[in-house]
Amino acid sequence: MSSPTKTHHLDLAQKIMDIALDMGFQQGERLVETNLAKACHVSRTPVRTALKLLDQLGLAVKSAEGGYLLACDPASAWKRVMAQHGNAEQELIEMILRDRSGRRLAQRITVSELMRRYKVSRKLVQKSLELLQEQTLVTRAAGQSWILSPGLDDAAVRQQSYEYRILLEPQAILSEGFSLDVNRAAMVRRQTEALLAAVANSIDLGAFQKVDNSFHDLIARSAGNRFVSESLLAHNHLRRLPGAIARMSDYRMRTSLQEHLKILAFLESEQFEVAADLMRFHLRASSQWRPSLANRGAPALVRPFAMALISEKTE
Amino acid sequence: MSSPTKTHHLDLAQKIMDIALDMGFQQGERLVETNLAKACHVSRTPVRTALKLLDQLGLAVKSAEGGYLLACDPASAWKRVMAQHGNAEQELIEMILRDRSGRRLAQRITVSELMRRYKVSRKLVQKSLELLQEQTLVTRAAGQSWILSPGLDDAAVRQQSYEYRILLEPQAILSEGFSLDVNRAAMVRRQTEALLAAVANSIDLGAFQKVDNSFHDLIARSAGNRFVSESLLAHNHLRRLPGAIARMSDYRMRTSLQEHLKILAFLESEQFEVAADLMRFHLRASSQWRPSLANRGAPALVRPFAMALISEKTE
DNA sequence: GACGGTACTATTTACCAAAATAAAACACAA
DNA sequence: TTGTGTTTTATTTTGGTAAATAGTACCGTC
Repeated sequence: MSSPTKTHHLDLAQKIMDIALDMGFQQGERLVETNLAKACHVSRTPVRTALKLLDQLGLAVKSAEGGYLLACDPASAWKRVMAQHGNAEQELIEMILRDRSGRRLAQRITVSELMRRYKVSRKLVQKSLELLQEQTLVTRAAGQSWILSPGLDDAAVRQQSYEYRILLEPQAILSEGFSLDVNRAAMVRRQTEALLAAVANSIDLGAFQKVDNSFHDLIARSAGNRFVSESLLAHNHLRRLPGAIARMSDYRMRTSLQEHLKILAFLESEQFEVAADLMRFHLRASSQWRPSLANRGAPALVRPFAMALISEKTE
Repeated sequence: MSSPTKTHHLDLAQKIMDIALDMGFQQGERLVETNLAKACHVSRTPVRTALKLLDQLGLAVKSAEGGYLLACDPASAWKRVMAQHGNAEQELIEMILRDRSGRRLAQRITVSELMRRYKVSRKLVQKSLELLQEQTLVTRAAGQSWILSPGLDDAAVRQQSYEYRILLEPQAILSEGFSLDVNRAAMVRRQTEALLAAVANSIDLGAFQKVDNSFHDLIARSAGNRFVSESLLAHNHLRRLPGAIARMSDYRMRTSLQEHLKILAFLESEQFEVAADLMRFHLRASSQWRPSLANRGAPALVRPFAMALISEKTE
């Protein structure tokens, strides 16, 4: 429907829906141009076109008194839209990262190489590389080459990642000025509980990755120290990529999610030291879990402790 | 002399001189195109033009048998050149950052605003912003605005910076796989000693900042954990900016440099735990030093300990 | 005064040819 | 074989214009 050049507006539309979600808008609520413009730090003009776009997509309707009203449940609606209008850059990025983690791409790549490989325009490749650059997943080297930074797709690197997080995450909780965003926390709790409840038998790794990530994101955002917070957020970003999380037994995923809930509970009751300790334990346990050990139980020192901690609340 | 479009080649020339320095080339040594190309991950063509440029600058001469020879001491020569050919982007970046830390620029800026303010071309502004973006000092926001990320120019933020470093730097030393680059360490030691020795009375803050930075860079690079290393390097980058370091008494600067030397010594003799402890102490002491206290002595708990630690070696 | 509608200006992006730069291939000498 | 000189081809950057997008001001209504 929308011409391919209007990709830009989609971003803003996305942002508007995010805001609607954050503010807990209901269907039929008024989408006030001025406020949205202020919230997105843009002028009214782009907000206006984004609203028009949302109208076309059926997510907003023109009100009789002028302006637009929200025409859908903001939580669910956006996914459908993105499925249709999945943007090309994101797709290319995913292909690149997947091919890299599968070692089908070298670390050093060039624009033309990518153009040929994926049969896409130079412009698209450039845009995608710029996006990757913003996330520091790629850096420009001399000459015509770009360098893909190593991901978390190797066991040794993943181990380093855990060690790094063990250093920072518990400290984030203990940092002066730590403050939990209660709304976000509630949302994470809901997601986690939903995942635990919904599937009786086995949890999808992708779904687990998403929920796990939003939990650790919550912790990072809540940290009182700006630099701790930024580092953790950046690192967490890496863990969102394909291949960043190792195959895991269903049992470990469940245990892990239960640990998240437990930590959240401690945080909400402001027992920060306990929460930090449990976080340290949680990360250590996750780092020591090996797929090969899945049928032999967790390492001796870890399992019983984990059981004790978790069962206290969940049984 | 060189046309303004050739800025690019200067970078490569710089890199070549760096390599010459790293490899310990002497005056008159042959600069082999093929090797330089390989070392810089670039084809021979740009190496060739860079060599031509070095020739024009008098840093290399054409050999009778073809090719170029190094015509100067690589360590000293480059500085003079950069003084003359200081590149425009770097200058603009410095102006921007200076004006930001002096609150003469808002956090949210636009390209055109910068063009007008500094009377420079759009292209130059864009290039500079791209560079700043690489260093994550600026991020692109919606609409036409860019956001300057907050620097270390505020006392509270600086305090957070210290806390962050106290978390990571000692651990970097203790991380498995920590390995000190001895050449680099020797260079840092030389610089430090030179600074301590050269100026009898007062140390220039800029010079101190540089040496301090290369010390902490050394530590970061040596860390065994990739993520610790990267985080610290990125953070250190911030500390290189104007205004990142607080005004400091000459006494504290000297003490600080002596602590660096002490830590280096422990590292070289592989006493990592001691080195890590001293590092923690060093950072804590630096963080607690306040200009306002300069004439009243350091906080009670810190000063005597510092004296004891340092005097052991230097007296 | 808050909000939406409209018109107008400012700024950025897309596009395409020309110029600059980089890569690769080949020839030749030591 | 190693390294330079030279040529050819590939790729990226630049410059200028039209199109798209964003910002601002003003107006009318509730």
